[in-house]
Amino acid sequence: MKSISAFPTKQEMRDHKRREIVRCASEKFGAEGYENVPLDAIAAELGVTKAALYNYVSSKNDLLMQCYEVGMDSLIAAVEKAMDIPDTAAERLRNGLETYVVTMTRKDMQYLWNYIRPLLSPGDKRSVQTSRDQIDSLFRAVLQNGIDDGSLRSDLDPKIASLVILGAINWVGIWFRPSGAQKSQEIARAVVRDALLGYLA
Amino acid sequence: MKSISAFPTKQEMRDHKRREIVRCASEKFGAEGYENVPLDAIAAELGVTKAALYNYVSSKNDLLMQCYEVGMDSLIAAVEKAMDIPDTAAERLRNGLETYVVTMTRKDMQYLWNYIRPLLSPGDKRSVQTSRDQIDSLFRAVLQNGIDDGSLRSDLDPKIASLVILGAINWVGIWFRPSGAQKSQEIARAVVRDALLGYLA
DNA sequence: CGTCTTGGTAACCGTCGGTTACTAAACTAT
DNA sequence: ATAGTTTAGTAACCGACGGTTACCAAGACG
Repeated sequence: MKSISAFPTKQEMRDHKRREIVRCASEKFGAEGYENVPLDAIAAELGVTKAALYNYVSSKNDLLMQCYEVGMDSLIAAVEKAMDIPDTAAERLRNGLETYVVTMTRKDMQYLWNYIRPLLSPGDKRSVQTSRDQIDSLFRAVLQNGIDDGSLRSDLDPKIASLVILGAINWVGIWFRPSGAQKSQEIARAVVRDALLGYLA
Repeated sequence: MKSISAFPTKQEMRDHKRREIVRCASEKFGAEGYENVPLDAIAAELGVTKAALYNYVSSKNDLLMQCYEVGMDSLIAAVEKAMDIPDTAAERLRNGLETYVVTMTRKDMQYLWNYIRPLLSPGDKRSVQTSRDQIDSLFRAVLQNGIDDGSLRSDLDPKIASLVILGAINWVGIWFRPSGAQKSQEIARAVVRDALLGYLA
């Protein structure tokens, strides 16, 4: 067993604190919105002063980016796992998309797509775009598999198709409110079914 | 001819000034982003002080909302006009959706979906939701027409279908950059074609 | 034991949304 | 005409918040 908790090194402490800041910020941003969470609030919750945060993040925007990256990484991991099943590409795609929707409708993920894009400084766009491209190419690859194995229409344009499909399911993440009558799993199934309707062979 | 310009009444002057503020703000928000446009900048461009603006809008957020409403009204009008053609419901829907995409990819409309949703205070949600519902029910009605006149599949769920279709085409407005190689008209056609693919009879 | 690094605090600054006290012009009633 | 009132605007200010700076206390280390 790694002796992290027993004898944490300096570096491990630093990393742990940084992650703790990101986790706390993530929670508060998701619950109250980026604009409405002063750094003082995050600092207070962690029992330090605002200035202390600047030892770990370079700006409030940077903190938001770190939240984004953590969220996206877990999203990508979840989708990859969901698509790692032995079945047709169409089925793997369906499974990945449903997981995508369910994950994105989780409360702690809601703010990602909603809050981040508008607040990007030009420099940040690259890293955000990277995560997005990762997701995009993930799905696009499976689309291509589907064309190859015959489970999807052979005449579809993977570029347009991924745009349309991702649009449809991202929309759920944007407007879905957990208060609604339907569970996110049911909505995911229904939406993904419709989104794929025109592409199945 | 109405004598508006000749002898503008008090009320007409007020209205005109308010519209002028909204137009100017809309332009600057679209070009530089809501966050990066201080009220002083808008006031300066209009040759008044910031405090003067507060005779016409109740807050910066309120100003944003007014921009939103003006934009949405013109969007709705454009879509309604595009769907007012003698053809099958499916064709009318296709035409309305293409107009929707083309309009939303116009530079002065880009910021609407991008900036507004994240900045909503709970009270604003209602008015935004109203505009959205208007668009939504517009399309949903035509979807129903399509089921009735046989140009769309009879087994589709209008609620889910409108969610999926609107998601797909709103996504274009979010990520489309005019710098790209393709013209928005071509993208609109391709995306709408794919978005409707699974619903045509 | 002096010295240096690290992680933190208190106090401050500049920007910006929003408010207040006041003024000058314009409309209204006698 | 003139006194009272409403309107549209200004200048000056406030408070919140992101970000910075000067300083300090507590180990790490030779």
